[in-house]
Amino acid sequence: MGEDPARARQDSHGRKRGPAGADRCPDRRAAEGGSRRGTGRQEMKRRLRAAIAAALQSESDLTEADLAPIGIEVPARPEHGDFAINAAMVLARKLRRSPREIAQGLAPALEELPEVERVTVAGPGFINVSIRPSAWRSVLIQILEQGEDFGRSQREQPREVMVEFVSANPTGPLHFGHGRGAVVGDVLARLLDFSGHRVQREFYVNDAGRQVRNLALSIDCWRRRHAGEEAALPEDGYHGAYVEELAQEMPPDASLEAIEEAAVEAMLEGIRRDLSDFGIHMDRFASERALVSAGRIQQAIGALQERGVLEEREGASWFRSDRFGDEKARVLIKQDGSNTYFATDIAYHMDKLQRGFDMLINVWGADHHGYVPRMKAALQALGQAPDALDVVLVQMVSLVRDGAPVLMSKRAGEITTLRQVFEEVGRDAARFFFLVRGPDSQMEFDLELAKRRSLDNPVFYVQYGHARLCSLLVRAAERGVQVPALDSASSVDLDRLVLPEEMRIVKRMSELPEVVRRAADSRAPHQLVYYLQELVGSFHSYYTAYGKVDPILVGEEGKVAARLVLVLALRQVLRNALDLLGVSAPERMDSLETE
RNA sequence: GCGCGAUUAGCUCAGUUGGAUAGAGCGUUGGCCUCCGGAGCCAAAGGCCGCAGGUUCGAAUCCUGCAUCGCGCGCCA
Repeated sequence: MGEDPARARQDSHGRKRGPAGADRCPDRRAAEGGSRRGTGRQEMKRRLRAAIAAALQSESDLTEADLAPIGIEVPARPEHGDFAINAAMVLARKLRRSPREIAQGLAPALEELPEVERVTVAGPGFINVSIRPSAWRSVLIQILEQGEDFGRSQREQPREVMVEFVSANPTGPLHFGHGRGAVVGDVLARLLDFSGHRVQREFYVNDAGRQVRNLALSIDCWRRRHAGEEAALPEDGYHGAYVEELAQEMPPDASLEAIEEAAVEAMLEGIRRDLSDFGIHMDRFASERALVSAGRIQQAIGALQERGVLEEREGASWFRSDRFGDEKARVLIKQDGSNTYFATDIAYHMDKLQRGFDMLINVWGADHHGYVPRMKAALQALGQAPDALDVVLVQMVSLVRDGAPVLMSKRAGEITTLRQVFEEVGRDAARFFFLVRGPDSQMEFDLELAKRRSLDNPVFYVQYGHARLCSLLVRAAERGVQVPALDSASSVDLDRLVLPEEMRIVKRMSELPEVVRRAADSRAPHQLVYYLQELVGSFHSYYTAYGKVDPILVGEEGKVAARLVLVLALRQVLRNALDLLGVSAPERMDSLETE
C-alpha cells in the first residue's frame, strides 16, 4: 500500500510505454504546418471549430462559453457530407438572426480551409462540410506510421484512474456471473489507458469478514468428517466439492486461523489463474485484512469524526450519509463494537485517494446499486467532488443453453464457474459476448449460441475480416505482388483509391481515436464492439462487391499498391480494436474446419 | 411503500451525450459462386421509440405523472 500510481506505469497490454508513444502529439504534428500528412479526423474537427470561432469572434463578442455547445458531428446521411455543424442553430437566439443567415455567413470561412472541398447550408441551418478525398487518404499513412498506437490519444488533463473490479469473495472459484464485470472492468481499463489516462486495476479481497470465517468452518467440518467424527456444516456454510478437497490438504492440527489463511490463499490462487486464463491482469490485490491490521478503519472513522459527520446513537456510531444525498444515516460501528462492512469500504476508498488516485471507478453487480449513494456520500464527506467515484453497474447475466435456463443451486454447490464457460465456448467468444451489450442491459448468455458459427456470435464475423485481410497479403506475396512497406507506403499514389466503398472504409477507420475516447468516457465498451462490426462489415461489403469485377489484387500495379495500403491500414485498425477488447486477431480461421 | 435500472422492428439490442427521413444482427422472403476464403454480399417486408403532458428552432434522448418488468431497501457479508 502507499505506492505511487504514477510509478512503474505500464499500459494495458503490459508493454512498457516507450518514448515512441510519448512522442506522438497530435498538436505538434499539426504545428508542422500546412502538410496534408497526419491530419486525422480530430485535427480536421479542431480546424473547423477554430475557423468557426475566428469568423464569429471577428464580428461579434461571443465568449468561449457561447461557442462550447457547438457540435461537429458525422451526419446520418452521406449526402450531407463529412461533418455537420450546428453552430448557426445554437447561436441563432444569441445573435438574433436566423440560423440559415448565420450559416451562410460562416460558410466562406470554412471554404477557405485547404482540406475543405464543399460547404453547404441545409435543413434548419446545418452547415455541411465535405473534406477532400486526398485529406482522407492521408489518414492511411497516419495509421501505418502510428501502428499499434493508432487510436491512442492524449488528454489535456490525464487522471490517475483506479478501476476496481471483480472483487469476489475469496471463498470459492469465480462464478460465470463474475465474468461480465471482469471483462467490462478490464476493457474499461484498457480504454481509459488508451484514451490518455493513467490506469491501475485492482481487486479488493474480502479476506477479513464472516464469509472467510465460514469457509474455514466448512473446511474444518470436512476435516472432522475425514477423521471419522460427526460434524455438521455451518448454517450458511460452503458446499462445493472444492471445500472437501481443501480439507484434505489441511494439516490435522491446523488452527481455525491457519485454515482460514491457507484457504484464502488457495482460493485467491485459483481466482488469479482463472482471471489470467481469461485474459485479465490485476495490478494489485488489495487485502481487507491488511487494512484492518494497519489501523486504517480507525483512521477512516477518525477522519469522518473530524469532519463532524458521525453521530453516537443507541450505542452505535452512525455516519450521517443522509446529509450527502443518501436516504438515511448508516452504522459504522455496531453496538457490539465491531465494524460494519461499510466502514472497511470507506477505509479502502480513502486508501485509494491517499495513494494518489483522483478518479475512482468501481464495477459492481447491479444488485449492489443500493450502496452507491452511501459510498458517494462517504467520499463527499471526505471532501471529494461527487463525481470522484463512478460506479459502473453491470446487470445480471443468465446462463442459457439452447434457450433453456441452466439451473444452478449455490446451496448444493452447483455453480457454473467462469472457467467452465470460457473453456467451453472459447476465451474470445466469451469475452466478446459479455461485451456486446451495454453494461446496464440484462442479457442472456447462450452457451450454444456462443459456440455457433453464425452472426449471433459476431466475434467470428470480425475475426474473419481480419483473417481475410491477412489472407490477401499472403496471396499477394504468392503472386509476386509487391506489398508496400511502411517507408514506401508514403510514395504510393493513394489517389488511386477512388471507389466510394474505399472512401467509406477510410473514413470509418479515422474514427477509432474518437470511438475509443467516447467509449472510455461513457464507460461503454460495447461502443467499440459496434464500431468494429460496422467497420468489418464495410470491408466485407467492399470485398464481395468487387471480388468479381475488379479484385483487389488484380489489375494495374499502382492501383493494387494503393489498395494494399488500405488493406494494411485496415488490418492495423482491426488489430488495435481487437486488442483493446482482449480478443485475438487470428491470421487464419482454420480452427473452425477441425470441428 | 421508497429508491435504482429498463421499456425502440416478430426476437436480441444499438442510437455519437438534444439534430435532418429511426439503425444493426437474427428470423422471414427473394437474389449473387468463371471471384483475392460464400464463415461472405445485395435487396425487400417489418416502427404510435410503453402511455400522457411539458421544456425549444428541434425530443427515442431532458422534466413531470402513470403503466409494466427486473433489482435493491438489516447494527448481513
